[in-house]
Amino acid sequence: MVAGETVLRVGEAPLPGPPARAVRELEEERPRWVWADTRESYPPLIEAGVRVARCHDLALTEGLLLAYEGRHGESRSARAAHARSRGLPAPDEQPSVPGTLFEPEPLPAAAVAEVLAGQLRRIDALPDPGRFRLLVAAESAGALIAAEMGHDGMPWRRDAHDALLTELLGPRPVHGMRPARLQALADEVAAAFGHPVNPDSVQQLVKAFKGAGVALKTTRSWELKRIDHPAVAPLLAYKELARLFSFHGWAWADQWVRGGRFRPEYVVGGVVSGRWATSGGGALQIPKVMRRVVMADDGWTLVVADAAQLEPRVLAAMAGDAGLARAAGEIDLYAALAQAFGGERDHAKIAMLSAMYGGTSGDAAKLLAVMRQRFPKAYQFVEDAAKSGEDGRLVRSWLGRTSPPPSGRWRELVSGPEGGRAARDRGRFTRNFVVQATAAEWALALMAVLRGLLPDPARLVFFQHDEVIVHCPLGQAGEVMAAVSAAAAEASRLLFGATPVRFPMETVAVSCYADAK
DNA sequence: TGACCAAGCGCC
DNA sequence: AAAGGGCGCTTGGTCA
Repeated sequence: MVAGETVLRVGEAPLPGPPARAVRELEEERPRWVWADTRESYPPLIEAGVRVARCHDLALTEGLLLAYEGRHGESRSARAAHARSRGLPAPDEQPSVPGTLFEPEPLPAAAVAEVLAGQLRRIDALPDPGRFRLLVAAESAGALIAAEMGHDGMPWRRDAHDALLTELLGPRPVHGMRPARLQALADEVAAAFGHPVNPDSVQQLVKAFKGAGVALKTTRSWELKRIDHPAVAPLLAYKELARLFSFHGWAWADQWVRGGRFRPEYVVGGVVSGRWATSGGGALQIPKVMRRVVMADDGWTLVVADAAQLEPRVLAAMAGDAGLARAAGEIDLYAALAQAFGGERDHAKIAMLSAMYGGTSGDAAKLLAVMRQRFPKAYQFVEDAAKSGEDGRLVRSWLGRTSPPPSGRWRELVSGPEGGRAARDRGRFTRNFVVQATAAEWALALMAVLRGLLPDPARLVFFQHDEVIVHCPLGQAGEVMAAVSAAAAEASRLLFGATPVRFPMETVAVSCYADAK
């Protein structure tokens, strides 16, 4: 990894100063660029028409290393200090870590080289440096992809979006007003109670239902559905549409859609498990009904690819459970498991999900007993992760991403009268962490490989945990679909080497995202 | 007035 | 579809 490193003098010149021409020339040697923060250094290059193949993101790597060393909070506080120094909002007010990466002034090349050397030394000292290097490479590739997707954007038809909103809500209202359909539903709710009630106010709703002789603890929709009262039906319809209006309505589009593209801000490693988050635009929570406004450009297509049953396959590969791995060699893993569960595919699915998530309800206990007997290594793998969490220890993903340590508050709680509850909660978290974090690593590796295989001008335009969308000319659809398949195979090889577990992708080329499912 | 929390629900 | 873990985002409501 050290060979062929190229250290860029980060941020030496004021923006738009990164020497795009120099980067373009050096890129022919395919170096691994080293910089403090991809989010600062890469967008100006993209803007200048330059894309790089590989990088080492010092900030992301530092976060991974600190977490591994049990200093999870310090990367957050260091990031906060860094953010403040740039005049950005700081996520928390932890005391900052002096020295190292996040100086308010740009790092000179010598400092970049020094920080890099220190990180590489720390990685070399790990029990499995090869895996951690893969994690660092994948995380850094993710940073490149996130910046590029933020620039390229996902096709988003504003005319179709407006038509959909108008169909569901009525025409766009003037600022501060409810759309006609929402107002009509609010009026129906009020009429059902016989007096005005703000359907957005939990307090008012609980009070109104109480006045009507209905005792409610919450106004969650599943609880409302069990109630027989004329206000329920319009209220449920109101809640659903109000959410569309305020979360993904016209104002949202004004802010996030420009030039026919939706450009969210992805946050690589924004979730402790390594999943991505967004810091705006809500890209990871777009309602399914909105998928019909995501349409390929004329003459282009959307290749939508989804990893099928990713998490149980990851568990099978990690645990080295021969029986589960054999089932995970099939396209429908749960169907392959059904035989072990009395021929019931659904029972197999509940057993697997309960094992990975710590479920206890319904038939879970009985089905888990079957799993323990038939797939002992897979069962033990997640049980061990749960036990580690309950004991306050750290757990790690396959490549070494590490869970945060328990808080001081948790340690107090766990030795108190309600300690069992706190311990079990953390056990569920760590049980899920090892699977979810490794699934996130696999997905990251898939994207990194896929990015390198895509023919120009095909572009990755969307990523959501285990699903990617590529926007490409119609004539490239076949090549892109083959690239997805090859990338999945390569991601599996990179993480797990020779394994009987398969990681099939469900891939389709469509002109509209809504047609993908 | 702004900061902050809780509720609720969208996605995986 | 359920079950669970993980998030982001908006609103109403409280408090300084």
